[in-house]
Amino acid sequence: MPGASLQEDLAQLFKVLGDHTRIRILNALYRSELCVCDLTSILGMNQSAVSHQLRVLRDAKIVRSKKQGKNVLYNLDDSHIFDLIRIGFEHVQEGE
Amino acid sequence: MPGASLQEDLAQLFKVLGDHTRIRILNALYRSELCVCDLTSILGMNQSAVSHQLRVLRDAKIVRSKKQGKNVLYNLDDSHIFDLIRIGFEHVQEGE
DNA sequence: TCATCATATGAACGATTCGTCATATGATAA
DNA sequence: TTATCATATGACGAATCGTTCATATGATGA
Repeated sequence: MPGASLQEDLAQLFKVLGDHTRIRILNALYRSELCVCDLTSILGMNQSAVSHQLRVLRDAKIVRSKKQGKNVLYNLDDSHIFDLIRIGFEHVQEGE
Repeated sequence: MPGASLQEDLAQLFKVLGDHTRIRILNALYRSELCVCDLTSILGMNQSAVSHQLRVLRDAKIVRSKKQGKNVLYNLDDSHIFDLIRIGFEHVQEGE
């Protein structure tokens, strides 16, 4: 039985994954590293809204960021995140 | 690029996974099939609260249920759900 | 230095969500 | 049938969440 705080962490991880805007961000990052301005135009959203969500994703260790000149580049954090997204998609697809 | 509605479905799947009570339920079901009364005592919660969350999990096709006499038995829906829980735990554990 | 571009952050509003209480449904046993 | 046990559901209140607006930070180039 995993400890109670691990279970809380797991719930928190999924909670952060459980938002349409954040899934769209992760889906874009699934393909390639992108900066905030790329994501802003891909999503067609407010820059502020995108930054807010990126902060949530960073805090949850779902994405990593690194500076490059004026820009900040974002990536999925590790292979677990790729796996969660892929398996999640498989599940919702087969439900159709 | 997965369709917009698939992305919405995926966000919804994770959203339902992203709650402490529901993770505790899923964690218990990861080990074995259980009825509502088992879950109620394992979680130490209101029967009503447990039933409400089981309904959310059922609607999201994360668990399956079957009647057995007076009881209703619950299981994780399929192997994807087992995988998501296992990989999620791996991710939060390695973050420690 | 100053102007500009890219990103981050704080406050606030509207919407959603979880647990509780009360009650309903449905099955078994007497 | 009636009593009882197991489960489900509706309504409500407190808390949480996502977006927007306004503004701040921080780096580049002139």
